[in-house]
Amino acid sequence: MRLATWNVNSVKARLPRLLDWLAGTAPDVVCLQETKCPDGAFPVAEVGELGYEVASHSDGRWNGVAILSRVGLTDVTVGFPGEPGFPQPEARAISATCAGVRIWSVYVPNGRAVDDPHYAYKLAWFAALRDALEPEVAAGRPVAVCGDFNVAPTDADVWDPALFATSTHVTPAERAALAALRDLGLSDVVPTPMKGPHPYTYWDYRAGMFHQNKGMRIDLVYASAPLATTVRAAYVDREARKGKGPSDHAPIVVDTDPPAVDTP
DNA sequence: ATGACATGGAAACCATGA
Repeated sequence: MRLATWNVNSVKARLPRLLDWLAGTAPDVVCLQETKCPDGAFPVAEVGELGYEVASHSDGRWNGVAILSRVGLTDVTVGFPGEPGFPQPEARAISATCAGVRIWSVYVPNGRAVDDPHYAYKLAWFAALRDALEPEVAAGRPVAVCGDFNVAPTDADVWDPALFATSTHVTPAERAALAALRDLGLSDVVPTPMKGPHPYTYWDYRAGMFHQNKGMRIDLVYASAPLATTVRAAYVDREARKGKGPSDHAPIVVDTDPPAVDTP
């Protein structure tokens, strides 16, 4: 199975690039974030022509997550039990079963600033996600939690840790939230950077940050043991961040061989 | 660097992003 995750920063604005990328990369399952796509406006027909089914969860103007699959897409769940809101739950999580793997596409709240209510929301959201994942992982299922986690796991995942010393994305509490997910039995599938030493997945649009490779690794793939043990390769597709009109995030592509499932 | 871009919806600016 070729599994990918990509914060596209508007599926509508990115559609030509998304379609080219799907055709060239040929992933079996794709988790998208920040689709920013109103309900009913997802380009289902366009990706359908490439053989993908779609499950999407929309918010209107902000957020938005989706799963594309060409290997089956069943048992779709939007959000999760106990999901916190701001104040109402937002379109930040969707899960489905694809070829026997439980796939999650998540867009973790940004947090904005450490003293902002949005930061407490972020931590609460992480805690509720952990509780929702616990039974699936404990049951020994192949699970992949993919998306924009809005946390850099280590200082090596930030181009200049000193600049972020008082910011979100690097605080001990946010990193502890990631650790709590790993403690369930999820492994961080660290991708190959393809260029430079750091597998960054996000570069600010401004000030030539991508050109200077001043980025962050905040998009992650967390895999349960039955899946993680079969990972053959993973990479950051930084080519997709180049050129005119890119997202500010690059996709992560993971090649894995999940356990075979009995087909009914 | 309290900036820089980019997006969508509303309105010819603003909230949001990280």
